[in-house]
Amino acid sequence: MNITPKTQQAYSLLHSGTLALARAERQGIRVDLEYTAKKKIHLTKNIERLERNFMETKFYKHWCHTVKNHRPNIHSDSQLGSFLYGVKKLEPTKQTASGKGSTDEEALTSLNIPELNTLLRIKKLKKLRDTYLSAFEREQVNGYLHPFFNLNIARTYRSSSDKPNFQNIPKRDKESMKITRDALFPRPGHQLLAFDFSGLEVCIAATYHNDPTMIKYITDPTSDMHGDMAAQIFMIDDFDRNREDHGTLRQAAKNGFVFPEFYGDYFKNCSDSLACTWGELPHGSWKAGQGIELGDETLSDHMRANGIKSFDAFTEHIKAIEKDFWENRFPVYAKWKERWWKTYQKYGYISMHTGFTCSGVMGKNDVTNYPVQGAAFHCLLWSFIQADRIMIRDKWDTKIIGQIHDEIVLDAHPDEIEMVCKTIKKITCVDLPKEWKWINVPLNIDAEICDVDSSWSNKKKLKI
DNA sequence: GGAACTCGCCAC
DNA sequence: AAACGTGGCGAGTTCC
Repeated sequence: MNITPKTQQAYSLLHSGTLALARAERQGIRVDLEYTAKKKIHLTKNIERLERNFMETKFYKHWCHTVKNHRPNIHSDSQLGSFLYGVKKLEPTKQTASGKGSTDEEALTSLNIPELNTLLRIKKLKKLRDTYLSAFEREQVNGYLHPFFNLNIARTYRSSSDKPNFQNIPKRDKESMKITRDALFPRPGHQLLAFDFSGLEVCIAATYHNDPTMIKYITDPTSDMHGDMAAQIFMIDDFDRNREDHGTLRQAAKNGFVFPEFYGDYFKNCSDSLACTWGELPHGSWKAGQGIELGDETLSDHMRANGIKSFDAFTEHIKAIEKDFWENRFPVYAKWKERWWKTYQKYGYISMHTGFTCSGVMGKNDVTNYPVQGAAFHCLLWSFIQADRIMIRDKWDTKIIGQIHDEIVLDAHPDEIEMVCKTIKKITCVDLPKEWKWINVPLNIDAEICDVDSSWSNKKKLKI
C-alpha cells in the first residue's frame, strides 16, 4: 500500500501542516506534576492491596503450583491463559488472532470467576498509572508536555501522535477520564477549549458516494440515523433519543452496528457486540430479567416479547437488518463501494478528494476506508493551518496546542473565547467548503470548554 | 541485553 | 465470496 501526494495542493497541505503542527508541539500543554506524583502513589497503594488480596486466593495458589517454566506472575496474560484453558480446562468464549484462548476483559468477565474481577481491576489501574501518568512525568519538560504530531506514519495520511500520544487519553470511561485528564491544564489564567467536527467521517464518505438517504440524514436536523437503527435493531416503535435508556440503545446501534458496518464489518460480529457488550445478554437462550434495564423491564424481556428469544435468533435478526441496511436504506453507498473496488482492481489505484493517490496492495475495505479517513483528517488539517495563520497574524494570546483527528485543542485566554469561536466556526464551516468544492454537504462543529485554571477533566459543552 | 513478537486497551 | 479502518504503548515472552 502506498499513498503519494499527487497534486501541488496535496504536497502543500502536508508542508504547511507540518509547520503548523510544529508550533502546537512547541507550545505544549501544562501538566500538574504534584498531582501525577500523588495520584501514582494512590494508585500504587490500591494496586498493591488488590494484589495481596488476589495472592491469598485458592485460585492464585493453584496457579502457582501449576505454572511451568516461569516464576508465577499475576500480570502475565499468557500464564493466565494456560492456567484457565490448559490446567482448569475451561472453554474459551473467544480466541485471539493466533488462535489461543483470549484473556481480554470480555473473555474473563464471561467466565464468572470473582477472582478474575480483581485481576481486571488491577489491570485497569496499572494501565492508568503506567501508560498515562508515568508517561506524562517522563515526557514533560519544565512542567509542559510537547506531544508530537506525525504526518508520515498513517497509511491514510491521517496523523499520529506520540511522546506522549495526545490522541488516546481516556474519555468514555468516567473514572479513567478523571484520573488522567486531571493531570492536564492550560497555562495559568487560561482555559482549555476544543472544537470537533460532528460526524465528519460520515459527511466525508457522503461526498464520495452521494447516497441520497445519507445526505438527508446529514442535512435534515430532525432526522437521526443512529436513532432509526436503534429502533430497528431493538424493535422500538416510540423511540425517543432523549429517554436515558433509549439513548443507551442509540449508542449501542451507533458503535455496535452502524460504524462497524461502514468500516466493512458484518452481521456476526455486530450481533455479538450488540447483544453481549452493549446489551449485556449471553450467548444461548435468553431468559426473563436479563440484560440492561429498559424502563420497567429488561432488554431480554423486551426482545422476547418481540419474538427474539435467543442469541441465535438475534443474529438472524441482525443479518436481515444488515441486508436491509445496504440494499434498501443505503443502496447508492453500497454501489459506490462495489464501483470503487472494481476501479481499484482495474487501474491499481484510487484517488482521494484531497489530491492523494492510494496504490499498492489493498483489501476491499481499505479501498473505501482510506480515502474517507484521509480526506476527513485533511479537513481538520486545513482548518488547523488557517487557524494557526490567523493566530500568528493577529497576535493571539490564545494558542493551539494539539489535534485529535477531527478536533482542534486550544489553550485560550478568557477574553478571546468569543473571537476564537467565531474564527474557528468561520474557517471550518464557511471557508473550508468554499476552498474545497467537493465538500457538498454542510459541515458542523461542536465546542467544549473548561473553566479558568481547571483541568481537562471538567469540560462542558459550549454553545457557539 | 536488545529486537521482534503477541496481546490487550486507549483514542478517532 | 468474504468478513472492522487508522494509530501508540506497556508488559510479557521468545529469539538471537
